[in-house]
Amino acid sequence: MSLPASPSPAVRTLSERMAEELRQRITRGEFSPGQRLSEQTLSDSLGISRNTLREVFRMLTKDGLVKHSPNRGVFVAIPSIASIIDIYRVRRLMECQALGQAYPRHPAKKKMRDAVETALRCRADSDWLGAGTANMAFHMAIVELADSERLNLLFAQVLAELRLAFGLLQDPEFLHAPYVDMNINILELAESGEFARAAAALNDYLVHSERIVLAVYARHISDSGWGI
Amino acid sequence: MSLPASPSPAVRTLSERMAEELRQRITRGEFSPGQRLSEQTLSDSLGISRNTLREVFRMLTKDGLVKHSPNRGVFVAIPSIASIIDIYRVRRLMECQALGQAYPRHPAKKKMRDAVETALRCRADSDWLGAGTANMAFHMAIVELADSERLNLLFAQVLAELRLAFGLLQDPEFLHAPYVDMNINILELAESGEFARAAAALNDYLVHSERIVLAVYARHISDSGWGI
DNA sequence: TAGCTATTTATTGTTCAACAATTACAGAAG
DNA sequence: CTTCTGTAATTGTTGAACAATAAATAGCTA
Repeated sequence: MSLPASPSPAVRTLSERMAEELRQRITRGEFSPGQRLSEQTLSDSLGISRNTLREVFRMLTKDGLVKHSPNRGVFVAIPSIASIIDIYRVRRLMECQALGQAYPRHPAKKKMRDAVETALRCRADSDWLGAGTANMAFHMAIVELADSERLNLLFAQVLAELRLAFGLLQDPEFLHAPYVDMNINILELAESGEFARAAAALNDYLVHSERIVLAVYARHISDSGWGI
Repeated sequence: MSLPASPSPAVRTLSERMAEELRQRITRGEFSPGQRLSEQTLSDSLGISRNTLREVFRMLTKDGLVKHSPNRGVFVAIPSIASIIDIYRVRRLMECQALGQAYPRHPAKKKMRDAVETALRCRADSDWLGAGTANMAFHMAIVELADSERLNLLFAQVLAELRLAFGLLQDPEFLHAPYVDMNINILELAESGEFARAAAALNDYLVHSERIVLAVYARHISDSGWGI
């Protein structure tokens, strides 16, 4: 659904830029989950007005990165166990389906390859943050195989939420290192046209990853603060 | 005294209520697609301030019901051929997968049954608008089989967009009548536990429906106004 | 007339200040 | 310790203002 015809992302309004700014800072973990984002404080700190900030809040709320509680304010979302399970359910559904029904010469494959190479480089440098980012890019590329703009958008949202959860977890090496090789395996299967087996491998990946994340998560939150 | 109800859907802010109001009016077709929604005019007409309306716009933009063009305003989305194709792609992926992997005694099945019964009643009364609504409910229920809050949300968005497209199409009988029976068939297969066959039938349904919608659509827009 | 440029006009983007409504907080009373 | 109550702080919402941008108009030139 588009207007006359101009996909003009060239011009960007202040609120949109600020939304992007906050989006990044939240997924980077610069705010602790559950933390209240005061309109007064944040607008001052960002150098924008309260009204503009409220517009930003409405966008981020739809992204699932913050939660709006009427008359109480907006809070950085707390990824719960339930939401992680939910997210992985969505991932299995979207990713496996997209990969399983892909057609051989799809351009997104190049993105998958690039992401894997980046991940390898990051691993060699022990740059686990970069490895995590590359991993995200890899799975985003998988979804792009389905050739659906909306699906891409929806999946990007889900990934941003998951990233928020990852931000809470220490030990990024333990969290990302094992998956570089699994991604390589998936990629090779896909490149040789065995999409069904690739999808199966991807499913294994997701089941495995979910289990690890939940385990680390359960331990982590039982230790520090905000229960559940 | 009762505990503070968990996520308060009880209290709703003015902007949220107005967003819901506009959402309905748009999907009802009270605004023509591509129409500009003037801040001045609309805020006066709704009896709210411009700032509040702008917050509403930001929410609706994320829903895909309106499109925001910086410095030019927000416009009611124009469902293009491409977007319809895209939407059906998402539907096939989500719905078929959800139905295919459902477990037998899922509560959402009751919703499916209710929706079918409502559709039958509407068809008997030649209430094709109601039949369309019931049809949407049926497919929403299918997605709920996957037990994912996020998936439900995402799918609801997509359905709202599709509804916007339907609003443009005349002849709702032609558009909805044939599908009541197909839904019955899908439901029966699901109730007898043959999820794989049900999913296949659902896929046929979607392919068929997409074809019809696109055909009607292509003819309709080539006639009246706003090309593409 | 057609086409281009400059100017005017309308609309959106953003800010500010204010007030109402609601919630959170702290202290007093039981 | 609990409950109530009043106060302070925060959000919800408004109106007006001005800057920035796009649309519409008028004027000029060929």
